[in-house]
Amino acid sequence: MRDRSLQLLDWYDVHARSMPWRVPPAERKAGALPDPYGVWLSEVMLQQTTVAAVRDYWRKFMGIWPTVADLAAAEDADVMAAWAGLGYYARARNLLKCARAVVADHGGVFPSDRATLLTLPGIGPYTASAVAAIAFDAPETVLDGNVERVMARLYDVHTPLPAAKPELMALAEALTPRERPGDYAQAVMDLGATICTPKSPACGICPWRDGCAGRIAGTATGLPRKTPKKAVPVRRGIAYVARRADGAWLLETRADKGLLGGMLGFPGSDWSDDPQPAPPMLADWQVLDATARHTFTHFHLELTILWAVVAEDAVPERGHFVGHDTYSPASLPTVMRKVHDLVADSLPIR
DNA sequence: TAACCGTGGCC
DNA sequence: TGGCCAAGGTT
Repeated sequence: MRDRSLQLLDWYDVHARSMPWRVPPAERKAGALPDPYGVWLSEVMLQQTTVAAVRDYWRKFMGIWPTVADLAAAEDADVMAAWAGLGYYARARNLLKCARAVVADHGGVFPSDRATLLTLPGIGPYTASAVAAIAFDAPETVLDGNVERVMARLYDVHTPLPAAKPELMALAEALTPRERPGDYAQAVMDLGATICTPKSPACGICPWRDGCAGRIAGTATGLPRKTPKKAVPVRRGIAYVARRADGAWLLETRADKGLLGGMLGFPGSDWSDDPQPAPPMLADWQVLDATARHTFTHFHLELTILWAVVAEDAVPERGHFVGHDTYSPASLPTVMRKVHDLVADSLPIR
């Protein structure tokens, strides 16, 4: 078993992917470790999110808030705006909570042990192990989607996810070496991301091909098995886009919890089978001849757009006007940016 | 425990 | 083109 993990480390020494938050294996072997703050930030951003999508966001955040103390001192709205487009916005809210907890409860120094990391907001079983292993070289085992797939194939596990998680975790733990656990964690995930991929695994060039039970049995490509998901329903809603005569846009900060929590958006109705109109102010609302469509994790949304131009002294019942000079569609979640894009060209105001 | 929670790329 | 998928956490 030990030999098998060392084989993977040899492979990683040659094939490690380069990432801005990562310290290459040659430097880690010489004793260098990455900044725990940067590792934690990358791991939170990478939750259910591709490396390609994270790269630029990570650089942006590290540029604006280079230390955990800087992030802890940031304005909530600035962090939410910077996170806009990356999705799963509870991560951004928990990111701030976590940064402030590290400053308030841990002297601004990231804890190095898994158990303490687990007590922090937004850090669950995977992220706690990942930060401990990658930032501190602690002998922890990471179990993410990559590792689940690699283990299911390596040991030909047919139990469907998520029921198979404890079994896959036990297999992954048994394989974790005492030497270079941080590199090993990154190596298994790199293997899953580049060789042992979901659809067409490149078994021919896999460092673990010889002992892979799934490859030998011919079952690898179909693993891991997963319990079927249920179909996603369609919900509908109404979005109201009000422009003031001076060009200002009517926006609303959404409630802190739930879908798009804490994000900026256009006021609107509920999203349901039968949405009830809920205009944010009295105005001559016009129906836009275009529907905004967007798919969330668990439902499709079709948004009818109503727009209006209102006087400069108009006072909304909900939301607040944002001046044309400070308004930035990039700071909106994607569904709201779609609404913006559809309506922007049609309005009689620039 | 299972539902909730985004987005963009891929085939 | 639409379902699948990605370095999951919270409730």
